[in-house]
Amino acid sequence: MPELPEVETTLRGITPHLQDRRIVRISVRERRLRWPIPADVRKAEGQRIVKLSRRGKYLLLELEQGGLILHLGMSGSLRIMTEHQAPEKHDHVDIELEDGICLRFNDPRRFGAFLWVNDSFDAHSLLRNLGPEPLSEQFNAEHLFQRSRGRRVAIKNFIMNGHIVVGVGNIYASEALFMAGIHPQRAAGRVSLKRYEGLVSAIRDVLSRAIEQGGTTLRDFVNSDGAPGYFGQELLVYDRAGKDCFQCGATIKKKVIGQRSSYYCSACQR
DNA sequence: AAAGACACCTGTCCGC
DNA sequence: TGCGGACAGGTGTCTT
Repeated sequence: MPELPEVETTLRGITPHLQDRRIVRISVRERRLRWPIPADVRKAEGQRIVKLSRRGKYLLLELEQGGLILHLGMSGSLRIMTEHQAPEKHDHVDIELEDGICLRFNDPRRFGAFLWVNDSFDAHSLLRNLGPEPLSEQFNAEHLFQRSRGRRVAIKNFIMNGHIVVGVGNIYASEALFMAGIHPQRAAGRVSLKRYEGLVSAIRDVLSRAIEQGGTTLRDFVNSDGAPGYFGQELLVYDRAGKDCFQCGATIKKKVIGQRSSYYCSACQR
């Protein structure tokens, strides 16, 4: 479910409530997430949250000593509760803070993660080898061009690979490739530098606009206030199979590429 | 090293 | 109404 814009929306929503607050208690009701929640997470109890940030789709809570890594997987969400409410189905973890505030982690499919780190986040095996942030300077056409030389993987899989660039998931990959006029199955190594420039702009553009709209709610994404995102209204190809291309009027196609549904216009994308 | 398949899990929707 | 199957926004791990 959540791609970079949804994770960023969540981060912005929770930060004002968590920044500089002290964690009173961590209650784990279901530890079976993607990896079992380690007992270590209780080291967070009594500690102040010094800084909140995001790396790709990982949320990072830096504490006075150590920190927490959260990932929302396909179906996770975080809610801020300002008064006590009984936990509902799939409410797996509560981070209880001072002043009766609580951050509640809900994840029906349990592909998410809730992990403890002793040392720096950068050294963690999940984060160490990640590609650049798509909204940073380090993400540019030269980077994609260089990393793609000699590679025959489909360009869509290439830009969804977190070791190449983080944060681009299934929705925004289809959208950006349409905007850049590149067919999702084209070999990454056969995209010119010039076209990578267009793709970089498209990825930056679609992600920024989605963040402005609070992300995309297709089925069940909600932000930390429980509200949906509104970028779905601006999707050009995703989930539009059989409908007319907004650009040329041809029929939008759907095809499975790398085990994920991909949407594109075969007239506009080459 | 690269590419592809598979795994994890629950909920929803569609056709019969 | 029930049931089986396909599918869903992610990504680490294993096999070729």
